[in-house]
Amino acid sequence: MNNVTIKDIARICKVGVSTVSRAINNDTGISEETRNRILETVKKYHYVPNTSARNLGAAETNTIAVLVYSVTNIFFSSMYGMFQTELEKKGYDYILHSVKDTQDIVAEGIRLVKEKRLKGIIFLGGWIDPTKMRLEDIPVPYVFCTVYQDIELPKSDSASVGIDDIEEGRRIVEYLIERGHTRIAIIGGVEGDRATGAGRLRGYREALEGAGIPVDERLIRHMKKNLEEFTAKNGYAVCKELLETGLEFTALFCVSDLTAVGAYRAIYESGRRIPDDISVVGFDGIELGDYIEPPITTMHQPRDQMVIETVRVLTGMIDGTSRAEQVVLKADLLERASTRRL
Amino acid sequence: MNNVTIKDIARICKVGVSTVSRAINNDTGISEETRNRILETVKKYHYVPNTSARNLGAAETNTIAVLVYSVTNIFFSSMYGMFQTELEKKGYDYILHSVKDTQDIVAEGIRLVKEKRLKGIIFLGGWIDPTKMRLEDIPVPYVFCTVYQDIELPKSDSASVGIDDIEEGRRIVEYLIERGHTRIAIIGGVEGDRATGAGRLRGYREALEGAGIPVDERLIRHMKKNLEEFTAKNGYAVCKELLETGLEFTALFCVSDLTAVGAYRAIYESGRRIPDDISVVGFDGIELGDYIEPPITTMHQPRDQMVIETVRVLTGMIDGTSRAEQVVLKADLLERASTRRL
DNA sequence: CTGAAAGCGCTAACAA
DNA sequence: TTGTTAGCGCTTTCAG
Repeated sequence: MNNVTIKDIARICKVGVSTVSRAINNDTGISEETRNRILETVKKYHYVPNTSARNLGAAETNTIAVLVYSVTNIFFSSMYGMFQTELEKKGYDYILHSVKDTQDIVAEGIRLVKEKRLKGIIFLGGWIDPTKMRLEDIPVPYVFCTVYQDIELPKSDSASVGIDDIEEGRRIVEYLIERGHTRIAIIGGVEGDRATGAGRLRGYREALEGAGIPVDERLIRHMKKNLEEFTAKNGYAVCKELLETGLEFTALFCVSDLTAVGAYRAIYESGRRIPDDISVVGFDGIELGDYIEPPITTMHQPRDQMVIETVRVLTGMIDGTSRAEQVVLKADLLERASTRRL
Repeated sequence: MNNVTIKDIARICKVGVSTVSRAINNDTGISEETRNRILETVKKYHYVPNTSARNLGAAETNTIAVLVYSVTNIFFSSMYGMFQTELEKKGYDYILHSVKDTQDIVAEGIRLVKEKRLKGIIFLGGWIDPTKMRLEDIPVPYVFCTVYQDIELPKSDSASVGIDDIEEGRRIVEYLIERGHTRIAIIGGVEGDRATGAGRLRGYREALEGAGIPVDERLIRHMKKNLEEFTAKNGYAVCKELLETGLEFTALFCVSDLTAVGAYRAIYESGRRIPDDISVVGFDGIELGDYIEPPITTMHQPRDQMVIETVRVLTGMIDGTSRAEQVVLKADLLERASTRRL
């Protein structure tokens, strides 16, 4: 394959390379006629500009990267397509880059910026410790999307889009309380976690305290560290343990829907029924939740809107038309069949 | 951020740029001492080589792209992490690129090769028509992973890794037949589909014919074209229609597990029970299948091994140590609780 | 073992 | 409206 370059096109059209460059970049200052002639030749010879050269030549690229902690997580992966669509709609190149749990996602972002000359970064998922991570060293605009920022820490003024995990966690537990439940168990994130799961757990505590119900620490369970977080497998293992303790409870709050799917199984295996014996609520609102038996009552995160907002905020910052915003979206309580009134 | 470049490092270390280049690339022909000195400076100044420049300077890059049709599909997304791990293990850069249904995935691949100077391509999912798509124009080694090649068409000699959809589809239907089922319905891919779903459907026909059971065309249903393929939503809609026809059947074969999840719901809503009234089998073997109620009997595709084989074949071709292979892996029949003996 | 210098393909002044 | 040319940061001969 002898790659066609801009020079070849220039030679063929008998023009200078810069003219070709103008033509393919939709630049001004070029006659319609020349442009069309060049564009035709481009098509005819299947010419595709080389991105590397472009990035090198230009002072900056047009690339935005989405850095995600767990590529595999169904909640995030359902957002990739939308990010691509939204970003391309605004004329940006898009890179999806996954970061391992062991890596510092911010450091990785900084590295990528240098490596690929990114114009902006979207951090998807995970947890940020603004005191440890060198946020101020990120040399381009960035937005945290569904990233939990520890409320115990000084709040960074970084741009972010997401829901209020505490608030929404509280709401769904209040929903259970309103239906007469007082013995409510929870499967939260891994122990010591200060991320998303922690926020929802905090909401759980607040709801109970607000209703004057004593918090029974034994009903607070954490996902296993040796299993992937937020998976059905993890939810199953934790719920099984919980059931085996023999502790009484009438409702269970799983901080993610997939976790709840695992909990369902453990509950069934123990011979109990949902919602007759135990009411279960989830969190996230993944499509699947409507199909399991029984369909699960959950807090639905407005994923589409999150993507749109994230892209809007980021591109605004890149264009300089807006400053870092903190967008907090509302989640929707989806009432389905996994809970009952006591 | 004043980006540190190779020149800066060279100047600081009082060496030539090529020496720095050798140091960071682990090239031979450089003293240990100089290398260490340079590497330290690199670390100290947070120097990160610019990929674009690297790609331009070098005759070729070290990048392999994974092109996937439906980024969102849970079956594929569960493989991303593994691809990244395997590819990085062998020293390759990794790009995940999603292709819209409307795009010609092969054409997109060719474009990417020119644009990013790829060293190889992995096509993940979808369907290839070797007569229409310009496979021979792909200028780098490539492997089809879980890509179905229409058996009605002249077989391309492209490298591929996957299971035999016909064979495995046949096996799981034979499993049902062995258990006394003769009225077996199927939810296949969309109508006119010649991809994965078509292969499994073919296996279904073969199994019935092999057992001398007449094929009742009314029991063959196709996923809706207006809904995303292989989703619970689609499976639900199709199964619901099927049940409403009033046709008798004792078993149902869903060509993907997620589809089966939707079918479960439709079956429950109709007041029937699984497997008492209807036995259900799925396909793919996603983790979730073990957690739904009842756990689904399914054909498990060896995803991990597929990834490993795909990377092995591709890198072999790139190194020139091996030629295009067609690797056909066996699926595992996972017997669970969604079927019963008649 | 090391350095100088010529590109890689493109963009973006600067001239014409 | 166009062409010329100097880089962008790196790799890679080719000499030393």
